[in-house]
Amino acid sequence: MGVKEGLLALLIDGPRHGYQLKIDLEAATGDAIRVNVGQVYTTLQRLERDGYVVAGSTDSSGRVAYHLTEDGRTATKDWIAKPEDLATAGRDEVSMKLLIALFSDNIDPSTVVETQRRATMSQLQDYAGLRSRDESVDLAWQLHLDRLFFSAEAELKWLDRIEERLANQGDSQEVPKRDRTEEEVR
Amino acid sequence: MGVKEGLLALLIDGPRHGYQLKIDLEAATGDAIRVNVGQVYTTLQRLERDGYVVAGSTDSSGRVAYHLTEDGRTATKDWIAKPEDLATAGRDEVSMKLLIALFSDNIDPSTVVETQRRATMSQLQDYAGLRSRDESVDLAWQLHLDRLFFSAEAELKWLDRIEERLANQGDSQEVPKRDRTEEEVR
DNA sequence: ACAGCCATGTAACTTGTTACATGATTTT
DNA sequence: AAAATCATGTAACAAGTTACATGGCTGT
Repeated sequence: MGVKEGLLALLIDGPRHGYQLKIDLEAATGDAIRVNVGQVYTTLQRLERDGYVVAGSTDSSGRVAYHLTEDGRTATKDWIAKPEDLATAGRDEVSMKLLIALFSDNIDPSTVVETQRRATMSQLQDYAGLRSRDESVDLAWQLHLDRLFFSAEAELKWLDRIEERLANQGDSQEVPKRDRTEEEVR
Repeated sequence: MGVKEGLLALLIDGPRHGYQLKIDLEAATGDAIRVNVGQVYTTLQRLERDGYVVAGSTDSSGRVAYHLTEDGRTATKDWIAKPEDLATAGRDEVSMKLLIALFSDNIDPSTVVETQRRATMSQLQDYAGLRSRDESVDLAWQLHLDRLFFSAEAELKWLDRIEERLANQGDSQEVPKRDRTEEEVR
């Protein structure tokens, strides 16, 4: 996803070896992001090739600490300072599936909407349950849950909107719109 | 992204050649998804290799129509019928950046939140403007805008929540820090 | 002794993506 | 005639991912 950037960002706190980076990345994201260790090493090699990190010498226990170069430090700070563009987020599987369903003559969009709605509703309730239960749990995990919760909420709103637009197109009958709020699920 | 699935889904409506698939994919998504034509051809080759499509014979004007195999049709219907899991959506650049900022000793999360909030706010307003202006525009584009709008809204809610949580824990307790010794890093 | 974690790495593969080359047909 | 669009394809690389191989260290 952005393993490259993630590793660079972690290295701002100081040099670390590959395995530690994996541990830290998972700790930082409350286990929300799991990476295969192998990927960390290949990514580090690529970062070294590109001049963002350099490997220190191997220590007594065979560990190799990587640290940022000046280029790497600059690039990382730039990455952190630059806000992410949301527009790329519109390219997700759900949107694509729905939009193609609407375009197609052989796929029923309503069915897709309903299936997706049911799945997302169910996930939303799972997240809501976890959020209210695990109050004591670590911050990263809580925030990750919040993120998922709000995303699920937004997706449901969108699915509702699709049905509205479909209904307004299909016949002239007015459809009562529902406002799904946070309270409804809790 | 899901170009593979997108092409397969389009082919359910009947065989088409590569260039047409590119046109249709962009039409279906209201130009929200732009693909390099080259990618369509490589993807089609890979789909043929995997037995999901077969290339028909080249016609008089050099066009090659691809059509679904039985396997391809089955796989595509499965893809359409299967709801997408939201959990993978949590792996985005914004979340990663924020969570790492919170974990790090050298990145100020508040700054990241503020920067991102400003950018997302601005995008949200752009979307809102486009949504109210382009009433007559095609459905796919409207829905895409809706999607972006709701996503931006959700992201803002999340950023607010982060600040809340940061404020609530700011005075009471300090974040436990990893014990990284000099030798460990060499 | 042996199970399990620590730690590094390679091979092989997939998808996404761009740049480029080539030529036919259509529009201006 | 020139420009734009239609249409196909290749080369090359970036990034994600898994499976596998190897060996050291630690606790029971």
